[in-house]
Amino acid sequence: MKALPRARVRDFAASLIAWHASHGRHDLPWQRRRTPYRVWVSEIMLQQTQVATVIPYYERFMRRFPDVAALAAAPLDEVLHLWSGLGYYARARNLHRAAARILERHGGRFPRSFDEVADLPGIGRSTAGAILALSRAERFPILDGNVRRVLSRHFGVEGNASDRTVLDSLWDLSEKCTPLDHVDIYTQAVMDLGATVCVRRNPSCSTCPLSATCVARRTGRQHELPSGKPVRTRQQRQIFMLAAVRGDGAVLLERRPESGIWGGLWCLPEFTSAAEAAYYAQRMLRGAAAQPAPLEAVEHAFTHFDLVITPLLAHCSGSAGEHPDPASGSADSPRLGTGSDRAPRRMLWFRAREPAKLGLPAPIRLLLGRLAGATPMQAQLFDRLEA
DNA sequence: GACCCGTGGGA
DNA sequence: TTCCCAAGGGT
Repeated sequence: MKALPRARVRDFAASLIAWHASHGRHDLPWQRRRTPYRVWVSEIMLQQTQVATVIPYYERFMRRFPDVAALAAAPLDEVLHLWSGLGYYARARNLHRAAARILERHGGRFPRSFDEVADLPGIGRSTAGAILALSRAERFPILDGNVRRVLSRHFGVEGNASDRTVLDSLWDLSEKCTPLDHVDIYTQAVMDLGATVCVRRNPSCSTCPLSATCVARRTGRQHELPSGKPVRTRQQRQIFMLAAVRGDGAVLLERRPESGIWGGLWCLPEFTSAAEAAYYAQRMLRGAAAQPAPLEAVEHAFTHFDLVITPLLAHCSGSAGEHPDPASGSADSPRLGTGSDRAPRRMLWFRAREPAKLGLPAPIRLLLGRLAGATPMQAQLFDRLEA
């Protein structure tokens, strides 16, 4: 890559900082009291997630876990409970783990050095840079989706960031463009520009403070940069879930393994066929019908595949406090879940009227709402994350 | 280095 | 409707 004229790099940051004063975002919840902890939590929630989606989750999370110590002391189930619906649940598990480590190894104080920050689980180069830049105005570059798009266009970087050499170029550009002074403002400014002006589709070049020096603008290639990722075909998966409902309305849930999809969250028992679900219901539950009744399917779209869940309703007569244990079955008892982990899983009876604080995948929350026969009002109550 | 990991919104 | 992808990181 050609060397960047120093003056041009200075102008880049100066223009953004000046623009930010009147056109940047100043009222986001994590911009009040920019402690490393508050910025950290916001950066993790914002990974691959839009600002508007994050805000209510962030407010709830901060009310419940105002500092590192509160987060570290909480049960993982409650952290996942407040994360339910945000997706990418490894972020929540890593956040919880990192909080515990900050208490153990750093005396409860958020670490100061870049290497210590980047060593925490769930924090990579970009997030570590963002935390230190935004909360302490230390000069570290970031490279999130906004910065990738702004830099790709402004400096005419061809190709996609999934390409290693392209990614290296963008990091190099980000490092060079990051100014010595006012790094906190600059970092917020470049993200704001990407989020509000240099957006993916139909960027607002006429209002952009960098349009005079933008390669994409000059060559009319705003819509071609950054280059798109190669498309991959989406697969569909069909699974069955047993909706075992007790006389008092409680529904049987099982905890998923830590790894894989929905790690650590609670689901209805999952099977690859209706026959396996029926076999399990007969064997493990008292008073279950021989043929559980199929309910309306729930379709759920992941990034990489579509999932079709067919719930199978089985009323049973299990009494309160009864916990069926799949591990106590014979060797040919049905295998639950999708992982190879055959260790016994914790199970519980979930009562929608007094919901336990635990993580529920979005489609399972929907399903449980249907099972509870929720009226719109009840559905609203059910949707609230607070018990 | 390729692949995995959620969800909701916008066009 | 369908497709893309958003303040990325872990394995």
